Amino acid sequence: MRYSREHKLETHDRIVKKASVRIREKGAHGIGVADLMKDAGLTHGGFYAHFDSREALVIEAFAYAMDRSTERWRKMTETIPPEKRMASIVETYLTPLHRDDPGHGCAITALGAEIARESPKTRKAFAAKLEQMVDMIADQVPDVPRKAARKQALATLSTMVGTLVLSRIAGSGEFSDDILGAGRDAALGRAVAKPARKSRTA
Amino acid sequence: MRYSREHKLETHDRIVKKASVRIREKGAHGIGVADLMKDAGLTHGGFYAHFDSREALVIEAFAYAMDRSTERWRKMTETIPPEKRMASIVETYLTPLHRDDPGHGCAITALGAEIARESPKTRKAFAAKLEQMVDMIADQVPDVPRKAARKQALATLSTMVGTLVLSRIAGSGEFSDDILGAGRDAALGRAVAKPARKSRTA
DNA sequence: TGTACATCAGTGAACGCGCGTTCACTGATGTAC
DNA sequence: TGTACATCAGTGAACGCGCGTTCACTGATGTAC
Repeated sequence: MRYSREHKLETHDRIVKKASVRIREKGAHGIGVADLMKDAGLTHGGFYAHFDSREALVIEAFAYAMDRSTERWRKMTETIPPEKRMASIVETYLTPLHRDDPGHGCAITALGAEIARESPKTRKAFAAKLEQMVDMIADQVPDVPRKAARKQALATLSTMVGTLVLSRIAGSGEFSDDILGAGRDAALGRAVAKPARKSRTA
Repeated sequence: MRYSREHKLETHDRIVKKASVRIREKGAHGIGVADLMKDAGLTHGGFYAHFDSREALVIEAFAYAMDRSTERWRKMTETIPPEKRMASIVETYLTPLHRDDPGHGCAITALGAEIARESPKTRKAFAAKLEQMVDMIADQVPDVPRKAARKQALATLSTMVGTLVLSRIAGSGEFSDDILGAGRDAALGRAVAKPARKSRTA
């Protein structure tokens, strides 16, 4: 059919975007090439005009999802005073909304354990995006040396990811909400540095 | 061949044990029935004498792995003074050894994201085991009301799980070790309640 | 105690199915003249 | 500007393969007598 110059790029982009949602919903191996193409309004035969292999699409979809998360957070924090930025990240992350919609949420949480089992190429591509995300979060930690900011970013992200993973295992009932609450308080406690130290019950 | 009475139970058990390791290594869908049976020294045809379906084995293998972890921790903490128990759990969990050997490690970290996508039956079975594990950890939190202990258990487990997931994505280099270190300090900080509050750099 | 039969854990071939990938083909549009 | 040809994104059938599951069969041992 010979389309205009940008047409192929647009199609490629559409496949990646749709795939990044579906893969987060279904897992890296949870959806086939045919269905991914159908999602983009195409048939499976055309797939290899856009990607060398299924794995190549998975890598692009991973990267796209991570870039979107990182960029969205970066933009969001710009409108917020520095000392409240970490808290705002935690609060937008640890919500029932995010828990119940993996397809549009954090790729780490949606695919975490699987990525460690992918090919070295895929894992490394993902690790690089993870490092970018950690750097972005470290940028939001005010008034501390870079190294400490990074450490706090890592700790906070770890708590956020773990909390969301556990809450998804627990479903969406009371137990799940408890997990979300405990994780939010723990991550915020670290993020906002409350002076209170009276009770160990809290 | 008609074996003695206990023979079938022993075989069943052997399949579950081996499968629980392989599934943690390869993912819930990362290894086939034939290979799982071969691991137990059998051929695939006999599988359905032991399990209704592949999924039934996966559920049993999940449960087995979770029970083992919970039980191992419970026993370990018995030999340790109450105020050091949480710290000992964190320290045995967040090690390069655990990171590099998913097959014998925590099932939550190895399979976390996937479980949320399994059938309701599988997810609920896993959620029940998660709740047991949280209860066991809450038992190790000294000197606080049950509700607060549970909350601290949830927060600590979340941080441990998230940290290990991130460190596995990062591989086993410096970045990965940094993640492990940051998570350990964060989880321990909560677990041992240091009085220090001078510097915000630490 | 000895014998004949029944049982059923385990075998290995076969099944149907879905998947990633390949391939011959199409036809609208870009390009060369 | 108009025409002939080349291009190549997309189609849909087909491929080989591995998987979960089924099934007829085996044969050592438990059980009934």
